[in-house]
Amino acid sequence: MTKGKKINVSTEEKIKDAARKLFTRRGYAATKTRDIAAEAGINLALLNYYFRSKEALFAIVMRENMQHFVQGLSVILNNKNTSIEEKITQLVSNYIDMLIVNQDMPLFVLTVLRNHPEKLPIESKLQNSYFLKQIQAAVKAKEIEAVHPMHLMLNILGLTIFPFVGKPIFKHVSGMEDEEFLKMMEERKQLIPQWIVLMLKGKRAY
Amino acid sequence: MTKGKKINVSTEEKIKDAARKLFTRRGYAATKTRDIAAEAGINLALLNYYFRSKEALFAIVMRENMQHFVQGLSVILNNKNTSIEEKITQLVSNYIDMLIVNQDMPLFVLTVLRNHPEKLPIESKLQNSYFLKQIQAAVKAKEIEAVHPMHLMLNILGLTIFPFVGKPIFKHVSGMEDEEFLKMMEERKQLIPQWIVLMLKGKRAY
DNA sequence: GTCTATAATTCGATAGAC
DNA sequence: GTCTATCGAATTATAGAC
Repeated sequence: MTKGKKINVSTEEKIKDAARKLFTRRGYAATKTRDIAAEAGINLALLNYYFRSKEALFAIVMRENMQHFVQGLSVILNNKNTSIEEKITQLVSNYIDMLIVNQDMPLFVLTVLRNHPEKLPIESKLQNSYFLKQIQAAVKAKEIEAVHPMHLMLNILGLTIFPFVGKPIFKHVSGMEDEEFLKMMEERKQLIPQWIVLMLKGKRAY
Repeated sequence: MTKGKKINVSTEEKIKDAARKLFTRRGYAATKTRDIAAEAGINLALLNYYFRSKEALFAIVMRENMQHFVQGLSVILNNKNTSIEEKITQLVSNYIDMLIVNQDMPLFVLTVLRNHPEKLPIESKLQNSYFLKQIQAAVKAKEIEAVHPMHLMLNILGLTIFPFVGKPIFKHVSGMEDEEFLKMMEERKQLIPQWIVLMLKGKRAY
């Protein structure tokens, strides 16, 4: 059993892999069950034999993608043994690693959530997170600028996620190749936490 | 002729408005010509009478959205009479104003560009922009940190655009209402340029 | 210009043979 | 389990009356 190519993948798995790839890249309506079958190298009837319907198959792919999207978020933000800066570093690093592997995922997730925000599988709201308490305490102690925590989250996620959803634009206007893009994303694992800290220190930076 | 509601809009315009709204919100495949006709308050046959096909109508909407997306970019970035900071401030302010009015547009544009990057109507690449020359000069003069200009563009656009594509998430995890969201976006017109300047000043901030 | 009716095609799903 | 063949609904587009 070699590590590389999967050998002897079950038909069910082949269909799910094909569905994940196409649904994630093109969305629900633009993906035809015939395309999924062709991509999986099987017949259309078999898709319904295993998954009953297009909708059921989509639900599986969606749940997986949503899970990926929020995975770790809650754990990292509620860890009582890490500082604000450590949380930010972990968050950014984890996300970038995951986004490199699942480049089409964020646009899929954002598109689904636009019309169905309730699909976001988030239990503990940001409101109750330990991270928020740490921020509020640091503001009170005047260690950081008083910024709306939502600005902070928007900044962390924006700096981290946007390059992946905007990648086609940047390849187009910069002529960048995939290799260089990856190198930049690796750099951002270090840079984004530094930038965020600068923002938090705020005016004292001058 | 009052300023507010359009009175006596031509049928052609009514169809185009309906198409813009639905295509931008749901994408090409998920939008049915019947829905557009219903939204426009006309019959399905009329849609084809005016626009020949769904694809032709979509092409018009897409071109408009793309135009909005890049509008001003080139003009602002190549203005020889404004500083780096002024360019950033203008860029952010213009974009946020536009995004507030066209909240569904960025996700539409990003989705289209993922599969068709060549649809981006950009003439002068970032490579040749006066903005880039200003950055390079400032780096040489040690006025700012040596950062890859692409990081800078990713940061400006990420901080500006991401809140709008991630809005459903943030409404969901924060319980925020539209009014407060708008207030925060107005704040960001001022905050983002400040943050970007802090990033550019870099380590000297400590 | 606008409508009703319908043709032509695509698509999701199932029946039934092997 | 897997396939071929096909049904039925949905969807784009057009013909033709007014």
